Amino acid sequence: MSETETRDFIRQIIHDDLESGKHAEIVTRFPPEPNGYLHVGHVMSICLNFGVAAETGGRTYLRLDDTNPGKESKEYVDAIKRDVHWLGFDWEDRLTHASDYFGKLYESACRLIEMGCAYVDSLSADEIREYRGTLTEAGRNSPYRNRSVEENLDLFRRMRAGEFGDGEHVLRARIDMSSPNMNMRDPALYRIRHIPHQNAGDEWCIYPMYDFAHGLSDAYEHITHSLCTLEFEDHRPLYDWFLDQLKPEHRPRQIEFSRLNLAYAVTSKRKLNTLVEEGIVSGWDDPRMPTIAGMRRRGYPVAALREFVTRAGVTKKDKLIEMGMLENCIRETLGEQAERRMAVLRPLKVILTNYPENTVEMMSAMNHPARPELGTREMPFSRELWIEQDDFMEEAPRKFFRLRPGGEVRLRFGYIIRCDEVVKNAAGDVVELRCSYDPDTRSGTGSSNRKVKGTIHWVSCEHAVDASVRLYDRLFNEANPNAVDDIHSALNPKSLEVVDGKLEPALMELSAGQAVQFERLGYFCPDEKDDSAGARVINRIVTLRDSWAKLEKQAMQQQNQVV
RNA sequence: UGGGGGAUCGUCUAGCGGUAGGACUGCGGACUCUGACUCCGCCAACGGGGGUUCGAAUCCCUCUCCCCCAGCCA
Repeated sequence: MSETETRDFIRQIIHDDLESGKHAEIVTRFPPEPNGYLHVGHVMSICLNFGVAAETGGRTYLRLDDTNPGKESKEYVDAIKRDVHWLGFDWEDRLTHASDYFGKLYESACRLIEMGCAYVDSLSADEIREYRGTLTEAGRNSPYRNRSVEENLDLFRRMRAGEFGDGEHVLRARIDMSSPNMNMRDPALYRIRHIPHQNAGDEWCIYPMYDFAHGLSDAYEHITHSLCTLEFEDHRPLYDWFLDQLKPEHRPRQIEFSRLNLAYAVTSKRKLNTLVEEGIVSGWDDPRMPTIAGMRRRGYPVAALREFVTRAGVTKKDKLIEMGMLENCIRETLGEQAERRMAVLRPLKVILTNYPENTVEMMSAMNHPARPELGTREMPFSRELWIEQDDFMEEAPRKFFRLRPGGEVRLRFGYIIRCDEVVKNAAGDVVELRCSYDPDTRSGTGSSNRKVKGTIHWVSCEHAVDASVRLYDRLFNEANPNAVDDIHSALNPKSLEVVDGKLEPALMELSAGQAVQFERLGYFCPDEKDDSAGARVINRIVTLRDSWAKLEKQAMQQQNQVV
């Protein structure tokens, strides 16, 4: 009964179109405008467009929708190509630009004029806005609406020839100024822009609008299903209008689905831009950014991202997905893939008073608890060690089973130790622990069966590798920062914390982007830009789930309620 | 107030006239040389009101709420 496979509504449509013979092959396109970096929302669109085609043996175009020069650049084009590739998709020879079709588009516009379906308007932008009317009032016809075909053709040719300045004229479709759909009130088709184009260079000084270029580009590429987000829903009548008038050989169908919004993250291009321009983040690829470049640098695995958008699903309902969903996908893939290592982020020194000086033992540590085939590594153990400050509490609650004065704890892959003495500085801070180890409890030896409740991680002081470790948290405190006018008020001031950590020597070998689990802490990888052999710079990808932290938090809240 | 869409556990999502299911989260427990992982269990939803029907999340009517549209942006 549960065997019936379930498809989202778009895959259902595509399945039906294939089954009915309406299409023999599915052709889709991913059409970003190269005016910014791709973000988590685009991951959804990329996976959908490339996914449905791949699943049905079809093809997908990567089309740069570059109809508005001045906002677009080569930098963004390159970033888009890099990001789509990184996600694991291949457009082969199907990299196109809307600008590749400027010639055909121009001819189509002329045909529209000849058919009496388009005219050159000489109203100013402000006047056009006034004439358009409002949501509840019909618009008025422009005084230029009834120019003759000859005059329109002449004017349009002269627009193209560069005889007019920016804004002097615009080519408009002649549809219906009283349409309840604002998009049908004689939308602009072409505007004059005397600026060079990132792909077409100086060839043009008039540029087509999205609505005119998009559907026709789809037709030229024989796109069968043109998938876009919900806000284009009421552009569909216009999309279809152009196809109805110009009757291209292939007729694409536009289908809309809802955007993917991630809680506590912005995907508005304008807001992303603000973050970059004001230096709130270090760039488009700052590891806190929800851009694909940022997530890649942060260390999010591709498989996790793809799984995430699959779980999010394809529907028409507005979504605001919890971070936890993404984090779960990341932990799931990394938990299986990432080798384990040890690192101390906030070091506290431990001296084993009964351990011989100038002695080093090599402890064998498993690289993955569930995958013995990944082998082991040797960890040097000596008299002076770093442990995590959090793993010691002078006055510990009953449930705390790490180290406390007089208490015992196991050092992972090492010995059981007892805390004998707490050393403090003048300010009263704990600066050192003097402990004794139990020689009979060495990990893996026959006599090591004695159990203690807690196990903590450690690094030998003498052998430790210094590292600057970047701990990231959400960029915003507001669940939906997209909806906030001033993002500054929504920023999380603690989105980045940098600590000086101590790494086990094996971490010397880590290569850029290679993710490992620091046991009991989380998943980490070297920063692809700032890390170097001489100075380790490590990003925290995501923490481990931490039920102790949760308990602590609850206890804290209860305490606050009592007080 | 015009037009276009959308409402199912806290969050995603399945359902297509026949027992409202899954994932994430949350809660409880088992296990543990990672308070991780894994395993077990639990909480939790059809926006409201009418109808049709033996039977409605599903069909009809109605109300409510949410999102999008007044760029020479995409």
